[in-house]
Amino acid sequence: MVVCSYYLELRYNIHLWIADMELYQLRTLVTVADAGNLTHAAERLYTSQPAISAHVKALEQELNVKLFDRTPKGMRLTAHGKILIEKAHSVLNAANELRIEASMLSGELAGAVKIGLNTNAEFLQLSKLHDQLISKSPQLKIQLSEGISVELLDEIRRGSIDGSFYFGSNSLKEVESIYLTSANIVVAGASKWKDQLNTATPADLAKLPWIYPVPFCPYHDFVNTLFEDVAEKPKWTADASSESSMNVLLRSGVGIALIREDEAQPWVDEGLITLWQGQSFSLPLNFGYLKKRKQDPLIRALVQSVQESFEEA
Amino acid sequence: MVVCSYYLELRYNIHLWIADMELYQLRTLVTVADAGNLTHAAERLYTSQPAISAHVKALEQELNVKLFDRTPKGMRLTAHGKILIEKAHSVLNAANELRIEASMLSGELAGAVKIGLNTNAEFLQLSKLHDQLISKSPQLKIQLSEGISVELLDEIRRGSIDGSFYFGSNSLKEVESIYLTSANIVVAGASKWKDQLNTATPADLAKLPWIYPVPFCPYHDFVNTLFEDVAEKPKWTADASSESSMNVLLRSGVGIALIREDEAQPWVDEGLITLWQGQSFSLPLNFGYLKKRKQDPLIRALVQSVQESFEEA
DNA sequence: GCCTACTATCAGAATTCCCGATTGTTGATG
DNA sequence: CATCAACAATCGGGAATTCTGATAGTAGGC
Repeated sequence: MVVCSYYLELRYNIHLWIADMELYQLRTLVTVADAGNLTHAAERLYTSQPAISAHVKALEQELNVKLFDRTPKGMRLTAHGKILIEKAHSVLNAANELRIEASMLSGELAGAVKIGLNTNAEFLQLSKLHDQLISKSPQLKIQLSEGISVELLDEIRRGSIDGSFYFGSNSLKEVESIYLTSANIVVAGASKWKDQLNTATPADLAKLPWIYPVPFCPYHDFVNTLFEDVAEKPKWTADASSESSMNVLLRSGVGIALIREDEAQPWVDEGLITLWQGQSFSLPLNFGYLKKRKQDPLIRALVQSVQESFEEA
Repeated sequence: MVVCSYYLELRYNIHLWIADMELYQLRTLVTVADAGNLTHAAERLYTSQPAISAHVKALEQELNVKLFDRTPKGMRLTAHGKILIEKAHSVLNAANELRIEASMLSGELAGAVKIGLNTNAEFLQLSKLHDQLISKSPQLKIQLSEGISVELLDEIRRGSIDGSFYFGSNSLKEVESIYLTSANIVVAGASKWKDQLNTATPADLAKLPWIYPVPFCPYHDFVNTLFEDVAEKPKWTADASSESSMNVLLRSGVGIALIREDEAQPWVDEGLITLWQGQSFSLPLNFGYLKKRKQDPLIRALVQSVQESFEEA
């Protein structure tokens, strides 16, 4: 903020202060509007809640417009805020176009690419992807973030990651995808259930203790399909909050669960777990990115590298 | 700048740093491109040359594009720079639209208005203008900057002032104007030339010592008109770098000069100077503003206030 | 060959920005 | 009705960035 003081031939002093709006404040504005409250917006922007609060306050003061109604439930856009947030989006879009144009001109990509991972790095050929990207764009920094497919897709929509692997299908029209491969999903349990699993029908399976898949995980659909015709649905014995914890529970004999065949195989070989032979499912692995960024050189390079890393494999 | 460090299941560390482009850097970029060198750009932006230099450098590093060629004459846009500066303009225009939208919504104008003055405050009804603006928009801060008409018009074009008074005609197609009044310009000299001035023809006048008007001042045209048919052009005895210094020279008897009749009158009454009766000129006073900002509430309020302050008078 | 106009760089100063802790508010819950 | 949880605003101290003034380096004009 700059404060100046002028004295002309007049009888009064004239003060002026310029507190120019900045892009980081606009980024905060749209994030708060999307997140609905300061706390979540702060998390998304990797900063603190007071910082976010200050950004919004500064913008409101400078524009002389109340942008949000403060409620105990969070921040709700005012009518004026809704209008101005459209303009804020225009500004940020224009800024993005500048970045895109710059990366087209520079030829070599710089900055950072944020990639979402929905499962273990080996399956996603991450090492190959890394090599691909670095060989093409040595300046490029790679940021990885782990999560489950549905959340990662939402992060793409919000623009907080550039692209992401995900399992299953995609319901977001803003997100475009390429198909990479399919994973074979099988039913597995610790070795102690070997006999039961060998001869089991779906109805038998339902009587065994099941490990509940990650919420919103595409595995759910398979479970539903499996027990479609079974009257007595399976009992859930444990919750798994992530894929890896699910696998730990599986190996330690807590219950039966769905697992990717390639992940299961080493443990089968070691005799730790056993597979049900009745049925398996095909789960597509895709890579998604924001449709409107299709021409963005960063996205093009990313998608191409992902594709190549899977063609190699 | 944020620096993060991630460690996944991979064998390598991944570092990321985000240094987000900001509007102040784009404002600098555009100003440097227009000014042609860092020094002048720094003056326009009321900051120092090293600061400007750092902005440009940071942008170039982040975008990974060389924007300017550094020459001993200044900064010359590269081909890439020319492309990107268009995008930068888009961003700044979008940001301006946000501001305009906000001031339409807030009803009450806030922030600052920068007004250019080409002559003394009394003649421009500045006191009335101030009262007009403050009564309509108490929050509004007023900044004044003095200069000569041509430079002020250029400042309007560049957007460094919102509007300005100016004498004479305007050759900039980007600038729209309203006509306010006309000043009567007369030839005057110190009292010691009283006898000569009373009976002088233009040819006689040319023989007297003249005070050179401010460069690019519309007064020049009047001098040219006056001595159009005179073979022997007048001798310039002194340079006046501003209107007020010209008047000082005039009163102290250094030479003959053009002066606004309303300014001259008090001194005539005091017997300090005398006027030539041969011819006088009509010099229009206008108020200019950027054509594309015609709908901007700030501009509308400003132009309306200027108009009203002159209707009152 | 000197002078001028220009940009880049540096270390220190000034400013801004951010963080953690705290308070106050509201709505939900037992 | 009291308690608790979720949220935003505020404050002081600390961290980070930005700005400044001085200086060095470079090329063109006289």
